[in-house]
Amino acid sequence: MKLATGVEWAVHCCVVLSAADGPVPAPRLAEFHGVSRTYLAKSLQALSRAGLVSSTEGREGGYVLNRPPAEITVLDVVLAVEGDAPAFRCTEIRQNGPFGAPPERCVRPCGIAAVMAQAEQAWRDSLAATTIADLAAAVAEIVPPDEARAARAWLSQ
Amino acid sequence: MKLATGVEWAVHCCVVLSAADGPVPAPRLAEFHGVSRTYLAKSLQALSRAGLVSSTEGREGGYVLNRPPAEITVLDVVLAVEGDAPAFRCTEIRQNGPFGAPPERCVRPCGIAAVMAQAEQAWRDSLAATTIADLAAAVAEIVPPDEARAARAWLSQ
DNA sequence: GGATCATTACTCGGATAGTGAGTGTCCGAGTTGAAGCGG
DNA sequence: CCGCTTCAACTCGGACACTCACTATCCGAGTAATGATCC
Repeated sequence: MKLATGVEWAVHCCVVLSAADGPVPAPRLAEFHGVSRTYLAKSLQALSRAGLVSSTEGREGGYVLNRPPAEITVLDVVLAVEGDAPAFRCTEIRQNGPFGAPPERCVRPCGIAAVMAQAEQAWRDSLAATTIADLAAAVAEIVPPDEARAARAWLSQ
Repeated sequence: MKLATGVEWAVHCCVVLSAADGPVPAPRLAEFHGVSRTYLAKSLQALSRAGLVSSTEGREGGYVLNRPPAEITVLDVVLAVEGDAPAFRCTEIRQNGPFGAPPERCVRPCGIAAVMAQAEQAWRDSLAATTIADLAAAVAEIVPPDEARAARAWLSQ
């Protein structure tokens, strides 16, 4: 079980976008974070496909958050990049082998699958409890105001 | 983010072992579940390495649970097979780029990493709330007693 | 008959190939802004 | 001086190689029960 690297980048980008004034192109976001330009574009495309950000083409184009930061949860970003497929997929091995359970006894989901699904739900609930606005506020408490202004200006240069 | 297939097999094996009378060899567990013999052995080795099961070699050998089923949580099995590495590893990209935060400002963990860690803790807590004994009890409610006896006998044949 | 010993078959364990998702990269289609030109 | 046209540069989006972990497999080392042998 491992989380994709692109998820971390995407969340950081959303936080930065929530503080930016206008559209920010992907190459600038990549340089801001010191990561690969081309691969970050892939994660941003996923965000765009999920409707979290909207993209404008041409000169002065870039990405903008589609909703207020307080209405975008971390879970939204994770699912957009990772996909919403459950981490655990029951293969119904209880129906295999010499003592396999007959299908009519398998109307209720496998107990193991139920436990896994419940745990994943807890994980999602926890991620959904934090929004991009919360993360941005935490960053704002640490970064000095003048530096934040300089960063905003650099993003809009 | 995807959970390994071997995890599902390992949990099923633990439930079966909790109901077995004596040691059960890996090939029999594989046939019981209708899965690959050789690959299941790999997951069982992981369980053995983690100390959840103990193995006896030679004829009439096999695997036995090392602790009472009520003292083995699903989380124990998952961590034994998957490893206890956290799903999210912060790469500290906040220190990169033209506006990278200086190290002295990074004594506290990144807010994003904190959210991810908290979510993973919720996931682990949920998995730790269920034991192998709970799963076995749920199975016992569905399977008829005579069939359970037959399965136990087949495991000890 | 009982104990000892060699045999044998069975077990686990780690070392060895194959595959799919994630990682990283590239170039083309489309759009916007600005500059140049004409009226 | 104003509007139109052309241009150019910049943007995103999808299509193309590469790497690593998971999947699947094999064979060797070690052990315990079994059977034969000897006292």
